Amino acid sequence: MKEGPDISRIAALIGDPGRANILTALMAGKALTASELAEEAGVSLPTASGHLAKLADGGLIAGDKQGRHRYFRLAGPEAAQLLEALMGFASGQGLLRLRTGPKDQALREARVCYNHLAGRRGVQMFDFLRTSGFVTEGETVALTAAGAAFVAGFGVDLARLQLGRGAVCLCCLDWSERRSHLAGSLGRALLAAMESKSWLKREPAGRAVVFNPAGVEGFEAVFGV
Amino acid sequence: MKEGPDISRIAALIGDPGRANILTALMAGKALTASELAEEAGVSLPTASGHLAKLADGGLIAGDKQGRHRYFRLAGPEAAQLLEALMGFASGQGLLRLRTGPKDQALREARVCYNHLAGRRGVQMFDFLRTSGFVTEGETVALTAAGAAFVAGFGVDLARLQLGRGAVCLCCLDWSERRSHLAGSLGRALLAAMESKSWLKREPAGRAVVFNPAGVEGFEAVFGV
DNA sequence: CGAATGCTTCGGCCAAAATCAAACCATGAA
DNA sequence: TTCATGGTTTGATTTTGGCCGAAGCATTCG
Repeated sequence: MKEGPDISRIAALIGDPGRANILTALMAGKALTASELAEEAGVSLPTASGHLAKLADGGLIAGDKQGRHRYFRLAGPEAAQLLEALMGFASGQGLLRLRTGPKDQALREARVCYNHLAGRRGVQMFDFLRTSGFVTEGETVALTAAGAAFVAGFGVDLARLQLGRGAVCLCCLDWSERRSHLAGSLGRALLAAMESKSWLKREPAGRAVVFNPAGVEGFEAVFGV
Repeated sequence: MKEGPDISRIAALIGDPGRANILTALMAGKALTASELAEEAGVSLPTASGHLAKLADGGLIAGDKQGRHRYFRLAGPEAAQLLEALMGFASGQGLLRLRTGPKDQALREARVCYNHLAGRRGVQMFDFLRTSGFVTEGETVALTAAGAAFVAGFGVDLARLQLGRGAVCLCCLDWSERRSHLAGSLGRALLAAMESKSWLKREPAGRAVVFNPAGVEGFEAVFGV
């Protein structure tokens, strides 16, 4: 009895609605201040502050103090992956939030997941990279030589990514599509490239991403079948 | 705000130590009675009964009534995968159970994960299947023709598996190795085949699996580099 | 230097939920 | 049938933990 890692602590951490809201908000990848997160979670500032301390203590989020603000973000890709896994299970159980509106549809189409592209578009892009032989197919994802050339042509400074601390390529299970999409610093860079091409814009609040007509055209031209 | 699936409910479900213990016990794949689970969770029978009802309601476990017993098991591979994901994160945070003894070592070496082989041995087997071209390398795992012949030679009745309801091949992220191993009905069948070859035996209580000398030899001969 | 803003800490309040004893069903055995 | 066993339900108790107001730091601005 009582074998393996103790899962109840982190699960309990995520199990509070307020904290879950905070985490979901942080999935957008942007760093948010304590006040913003309090608003997001629908809770008073002191309460949110307590939650944030607990989440940080549990290794789910991290906070950087800057001036008189404190910016919180997810602790890392592992935390994001765990949250997506939970969302996947919950959505499989039909435990969607009540009153799923058009916003939910937009999320399934394209959204940001810890700063990389997720949803139908994200999976489509990952599929394209795989079938084109731009990333390896195996257990560990990696760029091929052809893939390096491709992303360079797309406007990604690969050498810079490889200097960074985190992994360049990671798989992340998509909760709405139930397939993987590309995470890691390359995933972030590709999303950034699309933003600088003005293909899409992020919803000011939330994770949704909307492609404009030119963006759809460009995306299909590059990543379409 | 408040987008995506509501993760707090299932997380809260797993977040209670008693329920977490129950789930961890069920990861061994065996169906257990309510009394056994109460014992395992260190809680009285009525309490456990309440927990079990909640877990079943949340879609994490399922129970079959047989005579005057009621046997509980994990609801399915998705639930098992979610729990392994949580364990992976927890173990990364150093949130192992206090007092990790030799038992923990045994778990990392080989254990059962919802009835298929996990731990170092499980990952080794999966790696072998992949590098030998017996399963496809892509997003969705599947047996190749050569793979079908291989597992048939190992004593697996493949046609029978394909009749079953669940998927034949699934990836499952291993919390100790941080790599995938093979789940699905084929994973179960392979473990069963090894048991019938008397390569290993399950610890009577818990998830650990121990290979005997002949088992190690046979395993290395088949799945070794 | 105040004054204002952002956040954390402290205190007490309250509701949700875990817990178990005891009573209650249902099944199987004598 | 009567007894025994496994499980659930009920009810009362207790604990946990979220919650906010008020006060306390820290930083920045006027």
